[in-house]
Amino acid sequence: MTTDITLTERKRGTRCCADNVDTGLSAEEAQQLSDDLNILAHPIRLQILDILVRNSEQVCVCDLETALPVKQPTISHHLKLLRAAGLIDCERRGLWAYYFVRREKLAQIRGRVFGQLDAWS
Amino acid sequence: MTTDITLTERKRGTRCCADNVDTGLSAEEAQQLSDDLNILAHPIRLQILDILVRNSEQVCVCDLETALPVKQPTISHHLKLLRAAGLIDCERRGLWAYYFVRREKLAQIRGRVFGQLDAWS
DNA sequence: GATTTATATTGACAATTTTCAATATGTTTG
DNA sequence: CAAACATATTGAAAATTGTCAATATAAATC
Repeated sequence: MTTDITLTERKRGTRCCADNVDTGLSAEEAQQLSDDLNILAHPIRLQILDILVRNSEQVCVCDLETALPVKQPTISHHLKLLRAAGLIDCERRGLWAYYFVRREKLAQIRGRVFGQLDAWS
Repeated sequence: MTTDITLTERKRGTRCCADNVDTGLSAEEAQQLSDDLNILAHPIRLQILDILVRNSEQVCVCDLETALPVKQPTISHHLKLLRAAGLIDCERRGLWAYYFVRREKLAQIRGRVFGQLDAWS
């Protein structure tokens, strides 16, 4: 004879399987990863990074202004965010500011992002 | 004798090296990648995905409610965003809604993110 | 030193995102 | 069918983000 199986397979009002859930990612890890993803998660910032990677040491703000569909203060703004995140830095030469990617920082972020996405595969 | 090199190495007022910049990532590609990153770029959504991956087919909303530091409507909201992005789906069993990750979609996003980050390495 | 130029900053506004109380919906049980 | 319950939706408020005109700053040239 068969055991009686209810449709729901679960008692009501029991807060379900509380403490039964396997939680791996801590709030701190989630925050760190979210920060990593957020600094990348904007089309203009992605294009800036891409241009910098492809033109090492040779890119000034007015080059970006030519290549991107936003005004100069907006570019400056995103450059500032990327710089605050440690992803890029710049060197002033004369009137111009030449920006470049800090590859070790990019690699670090890449490592954390890959680490999580790989763990999920 | 040496050629006269100015400090700036660049003519003023020429819009610098316009059209001289190697741009690889199109606006559309940047937007797509930005969407991919954005759906992941929130600590609660990352924790939800992590819990779902670790507890396939077994996670209902009240489990998430127990595991996460936000209220039920907030969880429902993030679940809706993840679902709209195609990253998760759910099945109703009785009173409960059991959520699960759509692995092929996660793999697709992972592929695009890895593709770009690898291209930059 | 006055002018021109490249970039940064400020300040304002608009858009988007995040959160949650309140409430609605739909299901199960008594 | 009424009560209890899990989840979804709505609507409002707060916080954050993105954009740009205007302006400031600093360097180079005349």
